[in-house]
Amino acid sequence: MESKDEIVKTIPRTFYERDTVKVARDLLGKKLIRTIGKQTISGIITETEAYRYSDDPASHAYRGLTSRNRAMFEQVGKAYVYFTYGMYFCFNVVARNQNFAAGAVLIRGLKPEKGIDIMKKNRGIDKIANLTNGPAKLTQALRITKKQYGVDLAKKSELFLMDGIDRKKIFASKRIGIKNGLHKLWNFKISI
DNA sequence: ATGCAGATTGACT
DNA sequence: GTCAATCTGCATA
Repeated sequence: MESKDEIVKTIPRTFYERDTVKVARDLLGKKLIRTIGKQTISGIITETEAYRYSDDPASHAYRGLTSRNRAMFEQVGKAYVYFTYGMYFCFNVVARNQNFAAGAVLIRGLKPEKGIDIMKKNRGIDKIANLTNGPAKLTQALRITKKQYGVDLAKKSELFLMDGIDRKKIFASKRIGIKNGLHKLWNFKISI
């Protein structure tokens, strides 16, 4: 029997084969793990946003398949990373049920757990509260770039997800930084 | 302390 | 042409 710390249980593929909105809610409290060589960086997911398909004008997949959003149409449980604002990356988890051809959950916030010193270095700042409290901040802290496009998060690798903590209250609100589809309350948060 | 303008780049319509 | 997140610096009260 391995020691308890060595047992890493990832989240099964079936978890991601459900309505994108449901997966977004259920991703709250899960752990995101990033391994770079011997180093491990991890955090608890505290904020997510669901982006669906042709019913969702704010989604990258709204107008169909392109080379950028390709991952949203491919296997669930993989990473969709895109470049934004000329200097940042955003990290999404592909998730959808049979009714949709595409869908992904944007991870907007984490609570830092392991590797906080590495995150500080990656971000060039010292204040823990500002390390991963934004979609482009967390990709910087975990060094997620286009290189991680399509990485399988359901398998233990350089980047994956596993079960985390019990969630208390979940707050639903409008999604941030978009112009269309604002009536949908598909932004989910927890406070830890 | 709070808040707002400016800068930055690539994908898509 | 439009649209995305974050940091910085400068103004305000």
